[in-house]
Amino acid sequence: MTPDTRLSHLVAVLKRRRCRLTPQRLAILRLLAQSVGHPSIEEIYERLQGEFPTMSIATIYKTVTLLKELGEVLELSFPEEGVKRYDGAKPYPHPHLICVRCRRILDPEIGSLTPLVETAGRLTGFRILSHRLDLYGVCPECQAREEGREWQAPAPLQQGQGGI
Amino acid sequence: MTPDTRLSHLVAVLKRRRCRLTPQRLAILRLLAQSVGHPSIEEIYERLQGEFPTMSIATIYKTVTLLKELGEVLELSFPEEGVKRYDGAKPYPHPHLICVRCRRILDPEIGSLTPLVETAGRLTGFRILSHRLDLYGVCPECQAREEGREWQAPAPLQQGQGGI
DNA sequence: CTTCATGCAAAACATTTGCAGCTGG
DNA sequence: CCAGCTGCAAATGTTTTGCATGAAG
Repeated sequence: MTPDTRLSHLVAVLKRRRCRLTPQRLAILRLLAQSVGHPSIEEIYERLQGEFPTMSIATIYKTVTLLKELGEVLELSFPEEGVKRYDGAKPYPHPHLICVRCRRILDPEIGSLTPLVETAGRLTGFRILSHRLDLYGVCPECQAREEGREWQAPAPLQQGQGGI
Repeated sequence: MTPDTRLSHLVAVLKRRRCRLTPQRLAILRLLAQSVGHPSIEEIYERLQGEFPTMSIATIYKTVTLLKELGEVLELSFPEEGVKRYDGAKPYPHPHLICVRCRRILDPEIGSLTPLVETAGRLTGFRILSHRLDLYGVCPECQAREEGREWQAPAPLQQGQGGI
């Protein structure tokens, strides 16, 4: 699903709920529909400063909370940095890969967790509703950078984002 | 590993580091060595009010932070309740099963995540260091309670903790 | 026009920090 | 003794809330 399609969907959802589409809201939706880097409230605020210099951070909190309640945004808390990050592109549970050095967040294409989750449900009698899997590590770029310090001649940076 | 063994280990770790074993600290260690229900700071504070009515909550924060830095306590943030919970019994990454109704936390005995984690590492080039898997659902007891509301005659509560 | 969103400021909240005094070893 | 811990209070940083103004529909 492209960011544009996703944006249209978010707009449609708000319209159906008879929520107002103010310019501020639309801009927030646009950022969340892409969710590049899984932005925090603060980051959304900063990225929109140019377009809306007077916008209050409370407005962003309120819009994000609204979308969260509608199930259209995934909230990811990162206590290490004391912030919550948001994914409006894929609002359903999916694994995240977090670089502990540069704090980049990737969506790795690993197999479904469904079998694992079903097993856990059977064993414990729980009715499983949701899940969260975070993998913490060092991304290829940061690994190269660290090796560079020790060895002086680092391996060339890999292209792309390290995904396949 | 029994709670007593775990407590001895924690005491030994602090001694090795030449940290002082005050009565307050020992009491905190005792609670964390069991970590029944994965207590929050506030819960540790309340449970120790009887024994140490004048103890400051800052003392608990400081001791828990110390143990966290020594790798002897696992910190689990739960933004939904706005608290962090602690596991001093199993300070290494392991899956958690959280009841969204009664907030109980269990350690399900599901298979290792290692293959999954290794796959993700290979596919993305990340050096994986750690992970966190939380499964959210409704525990057997809360399921029975909910059915009871609709049907009037609930199935008998299951014994044990729902685990196997 | 009416309702709802905005923006500001104050409040709420968990957590951290500074520091004087106490105490474990 | 005296380094390091305790307890209190103040500070911090994020998130929430109340309310008057303003704009969407």
